[in-house]
Formats: sequence, C-alpha cells, structure tokens
Amino acid sequence: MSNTEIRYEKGTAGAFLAEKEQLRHDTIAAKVDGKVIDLQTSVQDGATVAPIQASDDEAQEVIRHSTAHVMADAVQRLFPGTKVTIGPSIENGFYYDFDRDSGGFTEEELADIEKEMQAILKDNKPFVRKVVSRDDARRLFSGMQENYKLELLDAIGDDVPVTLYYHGDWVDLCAGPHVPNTKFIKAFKLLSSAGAYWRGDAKNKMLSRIYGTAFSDKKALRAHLDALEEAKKRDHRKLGKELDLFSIDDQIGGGLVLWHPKGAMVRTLIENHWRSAHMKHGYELIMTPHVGRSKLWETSGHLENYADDMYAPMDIEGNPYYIKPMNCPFHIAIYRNSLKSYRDLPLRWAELGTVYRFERSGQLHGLLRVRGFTQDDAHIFMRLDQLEDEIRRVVRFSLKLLGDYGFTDLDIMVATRPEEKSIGDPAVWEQAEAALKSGLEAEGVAYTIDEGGGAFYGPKIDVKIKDAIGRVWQCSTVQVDFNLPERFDLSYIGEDSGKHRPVMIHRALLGSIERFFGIMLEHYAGAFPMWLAPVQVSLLTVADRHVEFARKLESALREKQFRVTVNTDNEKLGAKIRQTRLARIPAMAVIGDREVEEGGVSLKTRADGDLGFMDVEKFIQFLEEKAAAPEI
RNA sequence: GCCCACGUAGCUCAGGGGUAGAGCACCUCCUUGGUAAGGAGGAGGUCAUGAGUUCAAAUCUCAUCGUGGGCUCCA
Repeated sequence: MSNTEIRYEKGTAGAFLAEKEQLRHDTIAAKVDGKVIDLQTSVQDGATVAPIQASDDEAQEVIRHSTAHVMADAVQRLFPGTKVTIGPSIENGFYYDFDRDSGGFTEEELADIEKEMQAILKDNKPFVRKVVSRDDARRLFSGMQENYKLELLDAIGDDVPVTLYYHGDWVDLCAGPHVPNTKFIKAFKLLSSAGAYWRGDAKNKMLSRIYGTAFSDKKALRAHLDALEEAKKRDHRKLGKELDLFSIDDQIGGGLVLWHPKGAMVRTLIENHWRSAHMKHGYELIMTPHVGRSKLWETSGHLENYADDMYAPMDIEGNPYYIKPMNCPFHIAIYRNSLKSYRDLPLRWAELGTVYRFERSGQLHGLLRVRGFTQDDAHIFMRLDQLEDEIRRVVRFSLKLLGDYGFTDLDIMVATRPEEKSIGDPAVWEQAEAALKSGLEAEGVAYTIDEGGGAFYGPKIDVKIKDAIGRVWQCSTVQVDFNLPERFDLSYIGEDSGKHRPVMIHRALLGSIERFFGIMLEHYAGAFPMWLAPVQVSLLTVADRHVEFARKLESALREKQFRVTVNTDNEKLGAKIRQTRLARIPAMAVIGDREVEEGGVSLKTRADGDLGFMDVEKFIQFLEEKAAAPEI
C-alpha cells in the first residue's frame, strides 16, 4: 500500500496535502506553523501545511519515535509483565525506558528484540492516532496495569488533548507524531542498554533503558554506524594506550592522570605554545599554590556554593586548608597585594593552574572528565568601559589559538542574565551583555543567544568547536564576574582619586589541558601534525652497517631540537615502515647503502608522501619548515 | 553515588569446578634485508582483591575495588 492510497479523514493534514496533490508515497508527516505533526492530526482551515518526506531531516525524529514504539511492542511480546514508561527520539536515535523485574537487557536479548521487531514490521501496520477522554485513557492503562502511563496521564495539562497511538494491537499514550505506517521503518539498530532513573531522578526507581537508532533508509543507517565505528577507533583512551601517551592507574586513583614521556612531550609543546601566545597577546604569567586556607574560600563563596565539588579540608597546625577547585581567589589575592591605579588596568594574568574537583566516580571518563586537571586560566581586571575591547581581544585570541589546532568550525553562544537569581545591577548586566555582543560583532563572529543562560554572577560567551568527525565540544569560556570583585572588595583608584570597583573576567581558551588533549587526540585520530608530534621523524636503517651514519644524523637532528628516533630493530624495512606508521610518526627517513654513500636520506612523510632522496642539509631544512609551530 | 555489563600475560582476547591458552609486544639466536609484519626458540600470569561453598575455585556465591555504557532529551 502506498501512502497516496491511504484515505485520510477530512480536515487532517494528510487530506489537506492530498487535496493539494502534495501527498507522495514517501510523505511521512506534515509541518504546520513550524510544528511537526502526523498526517492524521487535524489542521485548521487556512493553515499552511507543508509535507515532510522520509528523506527530510525532520522525518528522522518521527521515524525514530515510531521505531521506539515498535521496540516497546517487541519487548512486551518477549518479556510479558514488563512495563513501559517513556520512549522519545533523541539526537541520533531514540530510547525507551522499561520497568522490568529481572533488570537490564543483555546483548543477546537486544538481538532477540531486533528480530521480534522485524517480525512485527512484516505486516505493514498503520499507526492509528486516537484522541480520547482522560477517563477512557485512565481505564485503558489501569486495565493494562501500566502505572507509569497513568502517572504520565495525570501530568498532562488540561488544555492538551490526550492521544493514543496504535500499531496493530499495541497501544501507547503518546503525543506523537508518528509515521503513517510501520512500513516506513526500514532501517534501525538497537545499540545498547543502560540504567536510567524514572524521570531522571536518583530518588526514583532505576529503569532499564534500550538505546537504538533509525534512519529513513539502510544507507543512512550504515553511514551512522560507520561513524560510530570511526569514533570508537579514535577514542582517546584507546589511542592514549596504543601510542603510550598517558595512563590512569587505579592504585593512584580514578580521574588522576599519569603523563608518559610521549604524552608529556605533546602536553609540554601545547603549554609552551600557550605561554608564548599569551605573552604576545598582552598577558603576564603568574603562578599560585595548590591549597589555601578556608578563610579564602569563605570569602570567595566557594565553601557556600561549591563545597560539594571540593575535597575535604586537610588540617595544617589546626587550620583547615582546601585544595583548590579554581584559581580565581589566588589571582585576586595578587591583585589585592598592592594598590591599583586606573592606569594599571587592564591587568591580564594567566596561569596554567592545576585544580582538583570532586567528580562522582561514575562521571569519570578518560581525560574528558577527571578529578585533577590544569585549566588554561586567566583573569582580566579592568574598568567597565574597557570590557568591550577586552572581549574583542579574548575572542580574537580564542579563535586564533583553537585554529592553531585545526579547529575552525566554531559555535559561539552568548548567555545572558538568568531571570531567577542574579547579583548586581541589571543596568550593569545590560552594559556587559552589550559589550559581549558588540565585541563578537566587531570581530565578525556569528553567535547565538542563550537567554537567561548566564551564571548568577555575570554573562558569558561559550565557544564550542567541531572536530574532524563533526562532534561538538565546549572549550573556550569567557565569563564576566560582578561577584568576586565585590566579595573581595577589589578596587582601583580612578582619575578622580576615588576608589572604584574593577570588573573581572575569567576566561579559559582550551578549557582544561587534559580535556583539550583528549579532544585533540580524537580530532587528529592520534596522528599529530609535525609541530606537536612527540616523535617527528624516525630514521630507518636498512642494515646494521647503516647504523653508524644514522646515529650521527640523529645527533645532528637532536642538536637542532628535532624529536628523532633511530629504528635499529633487527627487522626488514617493510616491518620498520609498518612500525613507524602504527606509531603515527609523521616522517620516516630510510638510510641504506645509497644514502650513506651520497650523504642523505630517502624521505617519506604522512603529509607529503614519498619525497625521494634528500641530502642531509636539505633534509634539515625540510624539517625546519615542516615542524614549525603556528605563528603565535 | 545509582543500574547493568565487564575485570585472565605489557596489549588485544579465548577458555572455564580437576591446577593456564593464542596473537602481538618483550628477550636470545639465525637472517643483513630497499618501502605496511623474515624465521626459530625463550621468558612472562596469586586468572582484580577478600571471604564463602566444595575433596577440589580462575571457573559457583557474596562483598570490596576498578573499568565501560548510561542516569539533562519527558506521554
């Protein structure tokens, strides 16, 4: 049965489209006033109804939600007594949460469920939408002992119609929209099972969630599954182990990173680049301790607002000291150490400051979520009238620094004053928000507004980057702070010889070095560009008699500060090439009889391919050119 | 923290109530080679930790620790 043969009741979106001859065999839903509805939903006369075809992006959501229903049907067929809860479509897929006495689903069960779903789909059942009264719905679900549905039913607002969706005999309380027929479910895959609290609240019962994904056709599904595979291959935890960059040792503790020589090399390169860049961009570098007395954290407000994320204090001669979760109070202490004039401002103080925060054990994740990490932190103290200019500088700097690592696809958001609670004068807020926006505009940067998304102490700019396989990560953050200058009673002497309150911004560009390293490692899939590679070039000897020449060349290169190894393994050249490639070393130089005789190497690089013979002088020149860090 | 799964050699993993396996890596020897794995041999494990069941536990049970997937997407 083709979709154009289905008869939709008069007044429904389907009938509407049919009339205008816009109903195609692959039309799966409609859009009215920007809202996606299914074809069975009634529309008002004169409404603008646009068809949504299976291949449209907006169709994915509908297809996924319908697939979730079919999955729930299959689960209840296979595991009677399992109660359904909610099953929305989400980014890249869908899930459905079940209350099952015997707990979570195993992988074999997921395979069984998939099979059962295929069996259900064989019959090409229509999805039927029914508007019912609350009482009818209540009777239906209490008869089925679907108590979660009853709970959801009670939560539906009075002005919202209660709708049921059937495919075959299976029914769900659901707002829709759904595809017209199960035949539109052509490509799906169940991915994983996990626990999830009822309504996301840890106080509630733990349910069993099944994640899956669905697409309009098999090719799109395949592409998505391939992308998941690719992401798995790039997993920084896997690469970190393979390339011997870092480890996390449970004898030391979760979320505490051990940097191996190669990882530490890369990190040092990042940090050196960072320091040089900051000096060039008008920052001064400072250094502060890792712990501080409780008084400091009382003044800063951390003990009041942030204590849950801090570690318990340690006792030093009867005084409680806390390990720092943030650097700001220390930077402020430096500011307060002497009287400041308006002529001193702005002060831009940067530190690679290592902080420790209590993350719950289940939240830890490789380098991306750790307990000890180094923020690329800076605080800028200034007059309010300098804010716009400073924002501009920070934004420009942020784009530059992220761009140095190949992150040029950015998503920037300005978060404004939260309605609920915020401190400070709303007029000052407004001025600050305007400064953020015009700072961005002056740099020609597009941004979106996150209305009310700012912190209670000030508005902020968040910069998200998109990596090589399209994933988005939050890195830079620029936050205006009206709170801490107040709390610490910061001041400067103005032109009028009076005391004035400076404005302060916190900013991190990379975020945390650990996290950025993880993101970057996945972005490059372990293949660092020459300027960041822990080993830049490997000299491959063909036979033992070439080792002497290779060693001499190694010293010469090391003298020039290149990161070089000599592969003298008792292996054939092919094996050495393979080793070099697996280690993601960007350049390899083969040394055999011919090279020794003519005083050079045969060079091959990841970026430029086979370059043939090069004499030593030219080789060094080549490396100097290719290994240069980005201009700061 | 909570739910589920997992924890066996440096790594990737197989096995599974009767005392430990493979491949890679490592070491030794042979081979001295020309663009993605040359050959042979060897060494390496309290099977995460602790307790219990059993004649016998790496295997079954419980606890602990750790790792992974999730726990903000609201019918």
